[in-house]
Amino acid sequence: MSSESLEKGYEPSGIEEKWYRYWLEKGFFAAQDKSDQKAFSIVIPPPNVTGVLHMGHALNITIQDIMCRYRRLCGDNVLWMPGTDHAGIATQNVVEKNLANQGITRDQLGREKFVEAVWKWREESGGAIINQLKRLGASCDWDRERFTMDQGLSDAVRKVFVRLYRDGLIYQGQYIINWCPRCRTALADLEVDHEEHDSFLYYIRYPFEGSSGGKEGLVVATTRPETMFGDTAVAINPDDERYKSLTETKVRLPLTDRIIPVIKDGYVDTAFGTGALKVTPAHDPNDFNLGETHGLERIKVIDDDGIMTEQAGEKFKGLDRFECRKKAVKELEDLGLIVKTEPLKNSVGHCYRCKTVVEPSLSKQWFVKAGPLAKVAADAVRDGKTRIIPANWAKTYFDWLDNIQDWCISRQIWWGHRIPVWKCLECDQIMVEEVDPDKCSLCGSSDIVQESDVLDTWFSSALWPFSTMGWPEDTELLKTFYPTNVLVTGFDILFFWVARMMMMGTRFMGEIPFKDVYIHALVRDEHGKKMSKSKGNVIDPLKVIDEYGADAFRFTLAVFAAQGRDVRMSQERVEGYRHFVNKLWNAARFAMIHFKDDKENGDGHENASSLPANEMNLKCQDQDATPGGQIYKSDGCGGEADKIAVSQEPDGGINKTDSGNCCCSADCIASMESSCSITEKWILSRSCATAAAVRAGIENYRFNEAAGAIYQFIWHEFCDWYLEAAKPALYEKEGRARRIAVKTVLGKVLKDILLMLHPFMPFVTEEIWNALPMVTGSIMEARYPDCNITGQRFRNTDIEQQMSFVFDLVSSVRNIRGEMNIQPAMQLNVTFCTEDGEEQRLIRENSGLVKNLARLESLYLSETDSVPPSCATAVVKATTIYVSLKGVIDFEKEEQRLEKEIGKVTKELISVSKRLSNESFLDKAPDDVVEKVKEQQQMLQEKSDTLKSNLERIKKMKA
RNA sequence: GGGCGAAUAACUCAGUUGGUAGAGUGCAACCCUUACAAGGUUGAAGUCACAGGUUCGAGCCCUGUUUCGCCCA
Repeated sequence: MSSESLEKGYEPSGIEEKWYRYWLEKGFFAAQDKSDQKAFSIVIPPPNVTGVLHMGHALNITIQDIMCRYRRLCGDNVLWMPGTDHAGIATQNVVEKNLANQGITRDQLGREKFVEAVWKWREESGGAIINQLKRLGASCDWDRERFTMDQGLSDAVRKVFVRLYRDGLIYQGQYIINWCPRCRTALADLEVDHEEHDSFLYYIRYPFEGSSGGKEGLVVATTRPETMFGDTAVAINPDDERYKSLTETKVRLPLTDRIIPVIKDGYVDTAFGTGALKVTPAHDPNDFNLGETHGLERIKVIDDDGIMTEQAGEKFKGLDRFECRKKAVKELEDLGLIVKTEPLKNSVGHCYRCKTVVEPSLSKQWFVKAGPLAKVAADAVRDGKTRIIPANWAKTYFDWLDNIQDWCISRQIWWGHRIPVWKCLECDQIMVEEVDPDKCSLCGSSDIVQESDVLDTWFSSALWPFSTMGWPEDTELLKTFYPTNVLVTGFDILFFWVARMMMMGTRFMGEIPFKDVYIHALVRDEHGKKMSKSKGNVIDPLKVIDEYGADAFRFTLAVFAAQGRDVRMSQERVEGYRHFVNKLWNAARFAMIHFKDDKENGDGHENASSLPANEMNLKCQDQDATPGGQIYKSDGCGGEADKIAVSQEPDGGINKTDSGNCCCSADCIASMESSCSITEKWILSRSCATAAAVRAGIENYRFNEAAGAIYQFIWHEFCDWYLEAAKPALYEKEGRARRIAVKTVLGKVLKDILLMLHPFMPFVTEEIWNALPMVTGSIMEARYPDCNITGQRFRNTDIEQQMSFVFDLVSSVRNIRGEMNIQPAMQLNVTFCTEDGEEQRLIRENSGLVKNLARLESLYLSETDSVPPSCATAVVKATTIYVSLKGVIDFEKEEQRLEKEIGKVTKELISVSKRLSNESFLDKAPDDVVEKVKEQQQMLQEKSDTLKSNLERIKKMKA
């Protein structure tokens, strides 16, 4: 396949792989540790090593890639740091499951062998998601890929643990934590998902100590009767009227022989149940707190597997906790102690990894004292050191940090960073060390053991922005790229990860980890539902890429990534943007036909024309061997230096511009300005405006606006109007100078389009770029169209307004054609009447253009209102358009058309006039607004008058 | 229970200091016009959820209501 003749339809497969490989070979994604260029850095939110690419990743990666590619086009030294996290629980679960298939448990294997098995798994199938990110076109600096279990990152973890411990910010203690009986580990509060469940509220009578049956006692309400064996009190609110006269101080715990006290505490909610609360300090966090203040005993009745302990008594021990609930209720019913049962919706915690119902349980764990760290992290945002975008997420961030609970960081699993704490079995000395000790620091005994727990995965993820750059070493990379410019992530890990990175970054680097946090939307299905395997509404990004191409997919994500809104993804959307890719492709094909025309036409400048043709042939041949290989490396035409490569070319002194295949720089165009028509000036101006809009969109995280701007420009300005307008000149119907000028402008605008679009659609833009004869090298080496200094000189809003008048003339004629059902093949005769000198000039100068685009046989310009017979009419500004329809006019239809138009104008006119007759409007509204409305009124009035007189004329002719 | 957000054309969504509503898709009609039928031209279509308020003027600001979604407890 040669790029010389682009295929009729764009086929992404093959092309994407080709360019991705090429970029990697060329090292275009590599960051410089040290450079004079401006630095720009992002660390990737490390995907879970067990993960597979889903829509959330796709959006996240696409946004980051857009920013990184854009910054490279701006000439920045870009670091996009990739990697994965070791996902302790999830990974251990996966490997355990694999072992289970072979009939092996991890205990049979032993810790060391098991960890080896996990590493082996990670080598074989752990990095799958990394290759999937590459399919998207992610331009990460892959040579720097990191993993949270790497040596360097593990060193960082250990150092941080030891320092926090010595600073008194890490401690070990007996507290209620969330226990997953299936994973057999503690979980942090955040790792518990709460779900509404239909359950029952059981009202159970606890008889008074001295009572002999009957109805005496306190009735407690609970959703968890199985925990009653661990009750060590019943609590009531001292202000509760119902219990004001209560004299009993003890109750008998049913199904046991225990007597427990009645305590009073303002914590008890009088509105819930009966106002009497059973207190189970070992199995409920709030009860635990009550137990602390009242010095209650803690009795654990559910073990680490979710099975009832001996404490539950002979009848119940060994039962599963839910079985026990049923049995206990049955027994209580038999004893007549269940007063009533009512249905209740309550929120039940589940393990976020395996969905098992979490058991709040008393346990000895390691915690991070989060308060002091959280304050600094919150202040960094309050002080504006870090911006959260969109800003409303800052509130959520503050709410969490300001009410933060201590963070349980120990996990009873084997896969992860083992806690660097040792205990001497001789003297009980505790050692917390960066380097493994071999003997007790106190008594010198070598009988020491290391803590068996590992750290929460998020503990290591929290260090990601600096641990990946080499911390604790003081590396060049850190100096150049820390703090990073922006963190891009979904709000679902705002607490898990963002807040914790802020805590650790400020603590250990003394500086925030990122200047901006951009929180993007969640991707949902087309009906707004969260995608999940169980719902079966998951769309696989890889299948989407296979079917529509990565470019179309990425563009779709960008278009729908409006701030603060969820993205609803559906295949049809992607299909729509595949059409857009194809549109661009065909526009480029069209341009290519004209760029290479010289060779085939042999237009009398053999020497001149043979060079670019040869150049292209060489490039194309070469491309088959190594994609985008470069024969000529001329800096002049690379992009940034908008310079003409004239005298540098060894082509016998013949100016490349003469051939028509110059480098299409801004200077080239300036040199042939006299041959440019208003249409060329217009498209150059619009191209400038679009480049600025795309730049602003990307820099302000308004990716949908950037994508929208370029879509609109390419399709509806460049393709719909400019290419159509340029055709006569390109086919040399307006002379040679015109053809060369138009070709040059076409080349310049196409180049700029590719550059603006490249961050969104890297593959197709590179493919087209390499087919262009006027550039060398990769599009990744070029510079973004300069829209602030030299490039901006093409911006001309006067020209834009003039052109919009001309286009309106064309549209009006087309409208008449459409509404009157006149065949496209029929050539029309049109007269434009206007007394406005400027409008006359524009019509005169663009008569060829209008004739061509509106398909006119003849075009007349009349300075006075001379009405041709039998015609349909339209009004644009001060110009009346008469479309002669001698013999074919349908008076009825024309009458209806004019009436409809008059109706529209009248409606507007009424609203405008109403405002102008309102004195307080004239009085209080700003002058420029009033002036604008007045102008509007005048314009509408004139239009209305003209339309009405035309309607009268038609009515007369009809009669 | 606390917090956040959404409600705009048939559908999905834009709408950045308040100036009188836009796009894509879909729909209808016509057209294979020398890049593209994955296309072109034209057209129809909205009480901006509801009720108040501020203002000369509200899709936008304020208050309340309804419906839906999410987060936290």
